[in-house]
Amino acid sequence: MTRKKAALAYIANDAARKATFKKRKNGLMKKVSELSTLCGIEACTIVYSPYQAEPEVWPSMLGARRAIARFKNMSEMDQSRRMVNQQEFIRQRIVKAEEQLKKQLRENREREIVQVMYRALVGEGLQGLTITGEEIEERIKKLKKSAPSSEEAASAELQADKAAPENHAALNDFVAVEAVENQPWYMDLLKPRNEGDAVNLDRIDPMPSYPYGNPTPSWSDFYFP
Amino acid sequence: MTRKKAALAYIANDAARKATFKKRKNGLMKKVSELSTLCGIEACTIVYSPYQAEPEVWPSMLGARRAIARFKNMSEMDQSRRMVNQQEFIRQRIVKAEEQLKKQLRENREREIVQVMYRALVGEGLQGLTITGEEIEERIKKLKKSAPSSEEAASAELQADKAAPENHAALNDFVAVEAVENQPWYMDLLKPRNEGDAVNLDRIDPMPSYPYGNPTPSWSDFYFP
DNA sequence: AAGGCTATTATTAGCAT
DNA sequence: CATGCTAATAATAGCCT
Repeated sequence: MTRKKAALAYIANDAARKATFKKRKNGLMKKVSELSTLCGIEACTIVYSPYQAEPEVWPSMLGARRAIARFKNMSEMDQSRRMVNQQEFIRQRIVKAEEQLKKQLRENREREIVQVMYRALVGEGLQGLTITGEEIEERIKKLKKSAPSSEEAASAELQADKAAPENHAALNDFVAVEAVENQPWYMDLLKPRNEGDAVNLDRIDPMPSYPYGNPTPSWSDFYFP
Repeated sequence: MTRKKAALAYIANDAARKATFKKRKNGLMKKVSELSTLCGIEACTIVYSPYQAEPEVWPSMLGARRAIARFKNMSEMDQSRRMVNQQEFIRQRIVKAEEQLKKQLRENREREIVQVMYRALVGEGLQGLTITGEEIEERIKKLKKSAPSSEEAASAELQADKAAPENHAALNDFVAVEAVENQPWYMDLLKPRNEGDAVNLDRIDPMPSYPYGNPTPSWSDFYFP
C-alpha cells in the first residue's frame, strides 16, 4: 500500500513477511487502542505470532478477558441464530461434570462407610480402607439418633453440608489472586449457574447445530457479505 | 485524523462517537483480515459494541476460536513470567476434575457391586440398587477365574476398559457437529493432556501469581512501555 | 440517524543502512 | 536481521445529503 500497491495475498518472501507482520501488528494494536479510548469500547485482539512466539499479543490481558467474558454473557441472552454459543455449552458441560464429581465424592464416602460396617458384620478385617474410626462413630451416632434406615440417614447427611461448599475451597483458591477484578472470565466456567441437581452427563441437551460447513469462513463473511 | 487532527480521547458527542465507532470498527476488521492473509497469521478481534449489541464482532467465529486455542497451546511451553496463562491453569483443573469423575464412576460401580454381595451375605434384600444381575454374574465369574482378593479383581476390571472411553461418549457427541474442523478450541478443555492419574482436586499446584495490581492496564502497557 | 464525499492525516512497502 | 526513511496508498473527521 505504498510504493507499489501490494496485492492482498500471502507474502511468500520470509523476510518481507516478517517485516510486514511487525509493522502491521503494531498498527493494528494502535487501532484497537484508539477505538477503545475514542469510543469507550471494550475490545481486544489476539494474534498468534510465529516470530516473537512465546508471549502472546493482546490488547490487554485483562481487557481481553473482560471482552471475552462479555461476549459470553451477552451471547446467553442472544436470540441470534448464527451466534450459537459453543462456549456457553461447554461451560454447562463442565459445570455439570463438576457437580456430578462432587456428588460422587459424597456418595463414595457414604458407600465406603456402609461397606465398612458390613464388613465388620461379616467379620472381615478393616485393613486397606480409608475410612477413619471417627467417621464410623459419627455414622453410628446418626443411626442411633434417627430411626430411619441407613439409606435415609445417609441422604440426611448429604443435605446437611449442601450449603457449605468446602469441596470447592481448593478450586477457589487459585482465583483469589485476582479477586480485585470483578468476575474474571474463567470464573464463569467454574461457577454453576443453576442450582438444579440433574447432573447426568448422559442426559445433556444436544449441542444446537450451526452451519459450520465452510471450513474457514473469514470474518469478512460477517462484515462484508 | 483528517480535517482536524482529532484528539485521542473519548468522544463526548454521542452521534459522533457512534459514527467513529462504525467507521473505525470496519477499518480495524479490515486490518485484521489483511494481516491474517498477508502473513498467514492466526488472529482475531473481539469488540463489544453498545450499538449493534446482540451479535458480537469477530474476525471470524472459527478463526477466533482457533486463535484462542493456539494461545492456550502456546502458553503451555511459555516460559515468560508475565504471561502466566490463566486459561491453561483452569483447563488443567477441568481435566483433572473430569478424570477424577470418571475414576469415581468406576470405583462407585465397584463398591456398589461389592456392597450388594455383602448385603446378600447378611441376608438383606436387593431393592433400591442400580446394579443389574448381569453385573453380579460378571463379577462372580471374575472372582472364580482369578484367585486374588476381590479388591485385586476389581482393579483388574478397571484396567480392562481403560482404553475404551465409553464414559466420554456423551461428551464427544456434541463436538461431532464440528468434526470437520480440526480441533475446535474447546476440545482442549475436555481432552486430558497427560495420562497421569494423580487427580486429587485438593492437591493441585497453586496458581502462579501475576502482578494484576493495576485494575485496568491498557494493552499499550505491553506494546509501548 | 445513515450514508457519501473529500481534505487531511495515518499507515506502510520498498529501500537504504 | 532490525531500524529509519519516504513516497505512495489507505483510513477517516468533519461535512453534507
